Amino acid sequence: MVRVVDADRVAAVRERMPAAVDLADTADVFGLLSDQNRLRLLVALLEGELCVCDLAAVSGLSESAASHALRLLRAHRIVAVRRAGRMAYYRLEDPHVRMLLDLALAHTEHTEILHPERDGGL
Amino acid sequence: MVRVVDADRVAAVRERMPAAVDLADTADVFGLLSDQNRLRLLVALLEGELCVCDLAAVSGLSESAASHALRLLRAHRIVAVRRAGRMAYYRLEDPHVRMLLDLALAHTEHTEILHPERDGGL
DNA sequence: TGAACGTATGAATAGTTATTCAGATGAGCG
DNA sequence: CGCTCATCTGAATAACTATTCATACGTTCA
Repeated sequence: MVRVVDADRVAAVRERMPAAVDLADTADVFGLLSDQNRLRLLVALLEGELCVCDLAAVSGLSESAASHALRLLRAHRIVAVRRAGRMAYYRLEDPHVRMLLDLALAHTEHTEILHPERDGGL
Repeated sequence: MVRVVDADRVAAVRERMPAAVDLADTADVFGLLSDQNRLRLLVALLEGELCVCDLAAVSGLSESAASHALRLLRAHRIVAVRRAGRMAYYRLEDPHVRMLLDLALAHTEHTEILHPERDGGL
C-alpha cells in the first residue's frame, strides 16, 4: 500500500513542503480564524481598539464568552490588551492575521456561497 | 450588563460587520485550513494535480485518511477530482483558498513562531 | 469600607472533529 | 470470470473545542 505513481512529482513536492512546525503554526492561525465569534471580534477590531463590553455588544456575545475568546486570541498574540482602570481595551496586533482577514472578507463579500454539496462523485 | 461604552464606534462597527452567512462561510473556509494534514494536501496540490496515493505519500497519511480529508475538501469545492480508470486525480480548485494558502505560507516561513504564551496579564 | 462595576477565570457540559479499521466499490488484467 | 489494485465509505472511538454558569478579581466611587 501507499505506492507512488509519479515519483518525481512526489519528490519535488516533498522538497517544497514547509516544515512541520510551520504547517502546525499555520494550521493554528487558521484554527483561530475558524470560529464565527472570534471572527466577529477580529472584524470589530480592524478599525481600532475596543473594550470588552463593546466587543461583546458588537459581536452579540456574553461578556464571559467574549473574554474567553479574547483570551485565546491574546494567548496567540493575535490581539493585545491595554488596561485602563477596570476597562480592558483590545486591539488587533498581528498584521499577518489582518491581511488574512482582509483577503478572506473581500472574497466572501463578492462570492456566492458554496455550500457542502456533492461533486462528481461523493 | 453588556453596557456599551463607545456607542458611536459600536454603531459604526455594526455597520461594517459582514452578514452572518458571510462570516459563517469564512469561518468554514478557515476551518478547512486549520488542519495540518489538509494543509499538507493543499500545499501538495499548489503545483498541479496528484492522485490519492501520491497525495497520501507526500503528506504522510494513510490512503484512507487522505481520502477522508479530500472528501471534505471536495464537498466544499476547494479541490476537484478527475477520474481516470481506477485512479483519482485531485487538483486545487478554489483560487481564493490558493491565495490564502500563499499568503499564510509566505508569512510562516519568514516569521518566528509565536507559541501560546501569556501576554500582559493572562 | 463596602457596594457596584468591568473583566477574568475554572469547571462542567455539550457539541464537534479527527482517526482508525473493516469492508465496499469499480476498474484493469490475467 | 476471479484476482488485484486504487479509492471510497461507514461506524466507532478518541480527542478536541465551545459555551455556560458561578464566582473571583481589582477598580471606582459613595
